[in-house]
Amino acid sequence: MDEQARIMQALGGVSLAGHSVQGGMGLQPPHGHDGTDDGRKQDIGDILHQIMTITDQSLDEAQAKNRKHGLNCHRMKPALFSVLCEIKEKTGLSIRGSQEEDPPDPQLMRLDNMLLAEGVSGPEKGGGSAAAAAAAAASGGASDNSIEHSDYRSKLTQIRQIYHTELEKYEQACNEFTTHVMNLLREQSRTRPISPKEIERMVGIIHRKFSSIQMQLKQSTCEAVMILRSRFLDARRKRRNFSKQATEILNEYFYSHLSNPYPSEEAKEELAKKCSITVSQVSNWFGNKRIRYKKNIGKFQEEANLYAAKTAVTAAHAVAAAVQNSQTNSPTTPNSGFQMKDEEFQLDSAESKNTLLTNMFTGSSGSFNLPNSGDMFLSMQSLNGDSYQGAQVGVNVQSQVDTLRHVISQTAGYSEALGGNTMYSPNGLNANGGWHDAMTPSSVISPTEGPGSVHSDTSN
DNA sequence: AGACATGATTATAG
DNA sequence: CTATAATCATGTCT
Repeated sequence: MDEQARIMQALGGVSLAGHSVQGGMGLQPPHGHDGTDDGRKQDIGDILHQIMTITDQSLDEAQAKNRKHGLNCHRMKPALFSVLCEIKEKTGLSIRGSQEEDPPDPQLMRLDNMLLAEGVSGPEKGGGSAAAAAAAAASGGASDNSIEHSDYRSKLTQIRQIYHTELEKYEQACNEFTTHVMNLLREQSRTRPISPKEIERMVGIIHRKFSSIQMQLKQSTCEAVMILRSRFLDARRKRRNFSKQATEILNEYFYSHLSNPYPSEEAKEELAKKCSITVSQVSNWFGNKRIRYKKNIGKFQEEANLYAAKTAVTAAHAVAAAVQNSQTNSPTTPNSGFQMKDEEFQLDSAESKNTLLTNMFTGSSGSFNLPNSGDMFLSMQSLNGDSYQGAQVGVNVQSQVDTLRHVISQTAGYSEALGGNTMYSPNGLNANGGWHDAMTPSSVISPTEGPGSVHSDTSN
């Protein structure tokens, strides 16, 4: 009982000094209490009173210092302190159950990662342009300096600025508060037992509180970025058609490499430069073109012819010369690779009656279903020019062999789509599929390929 | 307004 | 990674 009383008293004192007022006698004016007072009790009462007045007053007051000093020098102080220590030891459950290192919150990690990825929390990138570029690259590499782009950039910068200022503010506040609390605790440790561990723990609690606030900040920043990003993506989706010139260049390349329309990286770069679009746009374009061409070859016939002619005109002489050379030199032309391809196409086209060429073929019937393209090719050449001119190739083509070759390949390619059999038979597929499979450097290559050529890929 | 053209994105496969 | 195929969303033409 006696002990209990002492504890109560002690606790009351501590509470008053440190935090809230509690305990039975704490609030009572010491002097209102008389009766059974012995000297000790009065002393304690005095101390308590002093403590109370301290808590009631601002600590800044110079007076407070004196009082504290007085308190510390009080003759009862060491005794009280040791009692407090003792009690603390006995009741030492306060520190229990504090899992100091809670594992990093996965959600927080995610937020951090995202902020980092978006260039919000990472190192400041000069002017934000790098960040924007990174964002653009990440999202597909649209490097066009469109309005949306700069808009995105500025908004992102804005977000980043806000984020950083807020973060700094929080950090500062956290530090200030932490030091304040630590000072307070240290100060109090003179009056009551406070282990460094407790201080540490307190700091930990403070940090946790602040980090939860930070998390909110991060979360809202993430949201802002997400919104911005989605808006940007939407904007990006607002496509613009390429310029006519660009389309022309791309088409030219496509049709002049019809048998293997897979521009190398270098070629893509070159095309991109020529068209003032990005490499990925070039890739997109070719991807779309290939699939759409393959899907409906008929639709592209005209276009194909047109470009074939065009290319042919430009490359005609050189090609003609080359072809002639090769012919004269060796009957087994070096072009066989290409021939093979075309021939495959021819097979499909056999049914097509749409083009003059096909007619020609059909006329000569069996001649082209042979594997031996070389022959076919030769015969075609001889047939060439005249009969061909007025043909469906609406363009006034004066081209020679070349054009013919182009047209052959083209016709071959899409004829089946037009023909009676709308779909391209497996055969056709194979032929086209040949695109990819047949990638043989045979290079295929279409007609123009040889000499004229854009096919700078390998060479370059 | 509707159909078609076209650049971009997504899902999937090798 | 690249390629294809399907699909989306917009641009453009009628």
